[in-house]
Amino acid sequence: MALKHAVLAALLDGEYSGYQLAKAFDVGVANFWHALPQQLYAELTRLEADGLVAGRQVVQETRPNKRLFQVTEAGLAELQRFAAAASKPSFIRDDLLVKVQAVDRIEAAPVIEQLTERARIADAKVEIFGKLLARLRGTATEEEFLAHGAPIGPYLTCLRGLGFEQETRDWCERIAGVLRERAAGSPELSRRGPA
Amino acid sequence: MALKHAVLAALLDGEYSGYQLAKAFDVGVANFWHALPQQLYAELTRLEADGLVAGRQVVQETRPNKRLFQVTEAGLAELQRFAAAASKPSFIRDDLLVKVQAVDRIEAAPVIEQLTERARIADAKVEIFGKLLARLRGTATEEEFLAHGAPIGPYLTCLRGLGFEQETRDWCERIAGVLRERAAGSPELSRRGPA
DNA sequence: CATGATTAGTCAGATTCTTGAGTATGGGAA
DNA sequence: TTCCCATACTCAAGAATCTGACTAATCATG
Repeated sequence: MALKHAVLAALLDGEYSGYQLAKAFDVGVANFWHALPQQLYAELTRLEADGLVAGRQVVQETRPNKRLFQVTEAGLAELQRFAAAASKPSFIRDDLLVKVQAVDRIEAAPVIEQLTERARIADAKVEIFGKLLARLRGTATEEEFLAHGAPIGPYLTCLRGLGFEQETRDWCERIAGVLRERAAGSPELSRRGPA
Repeated sequence: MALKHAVLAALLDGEYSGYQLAKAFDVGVANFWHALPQQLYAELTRLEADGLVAGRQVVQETRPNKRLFQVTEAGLAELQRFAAAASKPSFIRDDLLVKVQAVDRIEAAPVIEQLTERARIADAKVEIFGKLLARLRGTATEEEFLAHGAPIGPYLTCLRGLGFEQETRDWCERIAGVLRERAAGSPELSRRGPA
């Protein structure tokens, strides 16, 4: 049950509604976890029932009302416990890698296309993370911010996101290039592969 | 349902038993997917029922009998279909990142310890992937192998695994260093964080 | 002034993944 | 010779995640 702790960690940043969390956990800026809105609303309900977060109703004129949540003392204690316990190892689990693994025996063209597209997406995330990092550290240099800035947690996870997306982009571009070259060199590769 | 295709892709490499697959998908060398033995046995049963893989019983004297599986024509066609369809984006989902995200508000010491441990694990995987890559390309240089070697799929996914683990190792080491420095500079950080 | 996007959520159902236990045999170490 | 580890696999139950549909209001676009 780690989404629970991911939500708690995200809420340390300030008060958020389920909707706001959902956007952070969905689109690019989910730098340390990913979840769908339905999961988040359910999780927030559970967390509130357990007293780990406290929600308050905010009445809005022009928009539907919303509930803002913040972490309680009990929630912080729970996070503390979680952080002290051992972490599970993390694994890559990626459709695109499965396709690349099989590329000797299937048509390469759609795989190349998807690698190119994925590189584009990763590059867009690199930009987003770059800007987010700049915003987080304000006028300080990275060195200064890492030494003394606060909060540092979101900055550090964002650095990880940046590194991950850069790696993804570079690998996708390189592999797309390799597969294109090979297809050009021996077009029959794309159907049955070599002996 | 992508484990299905991950298993098909893994079986393109040759005939494997559930047990052998389980080891590949469990420990370090699962360079493109991860799954537990129970999942794999269940998946193989389903795949066989659907005619996407064919199993044959191998009677062994000194060990329990086993069933070796290979991909059928229908299985290859299914992989082909899968590869031509759009890929879902891949996301980071990592306990350790959640802890780092929260590091301003919780004790840093156990997080630093886990970062160090994770760096060690990642470094071990870097070594494993390095050796595996060398074995896969044999006497060829990387450039030669990428241009003409076969099978190329497993090599490419292994390259991704290598890059991922290197990134993981470097980030963990860097962040552990940063957090250690900060804890040394202002020890009270470890309890409540700065204003 | 219709159409679609955005905000703010909820509900049900299916699939996938994880946890934990259990079966059975043979080989090697203490 | 007892105990643990490796091989090879099975079953059940639960937790987590994903898919898809739905409500309902306001705002911007054409």
